[in-house]
Amino acid sequence: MLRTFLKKALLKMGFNEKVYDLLKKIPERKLSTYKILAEKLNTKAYRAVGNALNKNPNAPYVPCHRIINSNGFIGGYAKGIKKKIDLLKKEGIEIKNNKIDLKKYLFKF
DNA sequence: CCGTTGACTCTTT
DNA sequence: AAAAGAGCCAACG
Repeated sequence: MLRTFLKKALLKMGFNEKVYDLLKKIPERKLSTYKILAEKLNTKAYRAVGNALNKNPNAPYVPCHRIINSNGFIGGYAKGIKKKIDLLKKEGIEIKNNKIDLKKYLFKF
């Protein structure tokens, strides 16, 4: 189990790793978007970013709930969209009609 | 190995 | 303004 995880982590270390790394830099009360992450990775594969989070091998460790759509809507969450909203609210982020004020909370790397 | 799919976003009807 | 197309890339069958 642990072995499998380590093996994959050491062997892969590509696209996803970078995504998680960026994610970990986002402080509480802050947000970012799929777009920004992709651009940080020097790519336009916004989907691949979402895909990486969906698999989310580091679930509790990486704050993947702090990533939302570029239009300010929530997007999705592997464990349920409600859970995502709860977590965000808990961090002090206000959500109206499943939408977030990006300008207010956006974290700039 | 090729085709599909998806927590996406931008551009063009 | 709303819908469809295009681009991009990892994961899965």
